[in-house]
Amino acid sequence: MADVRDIPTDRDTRPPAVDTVERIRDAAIMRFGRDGFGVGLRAIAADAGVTAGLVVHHFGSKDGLRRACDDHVLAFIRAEKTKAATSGTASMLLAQLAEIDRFAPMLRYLLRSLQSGGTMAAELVEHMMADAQEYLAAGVEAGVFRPSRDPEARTRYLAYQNIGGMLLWASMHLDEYQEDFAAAFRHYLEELTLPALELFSHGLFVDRSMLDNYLMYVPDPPSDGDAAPPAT
Amino acid sequence: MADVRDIPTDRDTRPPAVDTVERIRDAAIMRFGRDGFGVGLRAIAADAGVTAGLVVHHFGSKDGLRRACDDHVLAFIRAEKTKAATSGTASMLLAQLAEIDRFAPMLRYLLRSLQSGGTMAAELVEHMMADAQEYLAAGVEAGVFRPSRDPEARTRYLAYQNIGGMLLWASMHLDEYQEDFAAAFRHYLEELTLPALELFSHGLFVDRSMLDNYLMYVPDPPSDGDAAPPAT
DNA sequence: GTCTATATAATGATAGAC
DNA sequence: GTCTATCATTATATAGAC
Repeated sequence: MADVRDIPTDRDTRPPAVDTVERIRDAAIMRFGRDGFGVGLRAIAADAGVTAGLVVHHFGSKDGLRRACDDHVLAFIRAEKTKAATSGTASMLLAQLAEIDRFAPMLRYLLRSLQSGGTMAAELVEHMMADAQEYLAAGVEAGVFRPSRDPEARTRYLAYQNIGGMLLWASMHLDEYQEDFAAAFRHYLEELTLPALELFSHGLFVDRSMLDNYLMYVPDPPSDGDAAPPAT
Repeated sequence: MADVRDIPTDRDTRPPAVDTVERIRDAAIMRFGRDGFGVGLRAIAADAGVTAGLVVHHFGSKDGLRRACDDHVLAFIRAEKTKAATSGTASMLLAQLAEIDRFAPMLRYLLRSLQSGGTMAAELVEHMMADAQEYLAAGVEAGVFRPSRDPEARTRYLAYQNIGGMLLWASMHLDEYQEDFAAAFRHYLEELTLPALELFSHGLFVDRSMLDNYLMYVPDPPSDGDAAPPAT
């Protein structure tokens, strides 16, 4: 007898009885994100309602499946980022996406992938870095961000700290929020917004003696003056 | 015939033909750190010059072995930290330790463990957090750090960003420096010291309108005024 | 304490029927 | 396209000889 999933009907407004390949891929994204990349093909196959053999048949190997997941999530993130006109922090975009329950599996997968540091992670971070560079440069131009002696280094620093901090927080606290991904992100942002704004507004040091001291011991930095006026 | 390793001699100034249990544990720390926790018991056993069965015999299970490694590395880090009178950033301590080649395996293991987010990771981060809290409070008292409206939140923010940033950097770049762990850390610190000092000295924003705007929308913060004088 | 041999389970992947 | 059946490998863990 034919499986009911294979019969598209007019009432089916959901992703119209998605193709089996996509169903497997989505199941893999969910499993990988929830249980890590050590999970077996059989578990993924069962979630998708198929057998392990079929997974290999379609994706060649477990690694092929993983690549397919990477590609899909990466494409998704990029698409969503272009949609979100409000250029902001990477964390802000992710928090925004986390509000949509349907996206949670992909965000879980994304975090898991960043943790594992594969090819996708590198590509994604590099991509975020380029965006941040542009974002910061525009802010400097507009007079809201201070100039830096080494803008590229600053971008890298901020990006690594920002993404890494979120990642570490997630890897330690995400289990507490079993399914409510959005709540986790909200909590994360609520907790850290004040100190972030303080640091970004005042810095941490009372004076700039540490910086001046450092500048005396390093050769001439790439470019840019330090003509920014002191904060009021 | 007796294994030469079992015969301690006067010429043996190395860790004196270490006990088998310790040898297995050290091999595990190295393997886990280099290849991740998915590595098999056989590989570890081979490195230690024993069989897989003996590993289980001594540690009960793979998880028991992992716990033993956790305990040993954690104890090591704590001991070294108390030795290092110069209280500084967590990254600074690690960079300092990385200069000693003998410690590289344990640092690799540490990073791997933080990535995986187990119990040890949580305990270690919490520990670092408490230190940072003390460090920051002392700095505020001494007048070198600005006060914060929410010192605990600031500590958590800085700790997560700091550790997480280093972790992300490591997970993406560490492969490039195959064996030279110290060089990797040096490079990391060299690259990020300037932007860090800039941020800590000036902040990122030209003015504090973002902060003020935020403060208008949140209820009254925990404590502490904002009486810090402007930089310069 | 240490080894050999083995039990048992799960893995990724293949072959071939339908 | 999909499944069943199976292979070869590897995993952790156990049992018992020495």
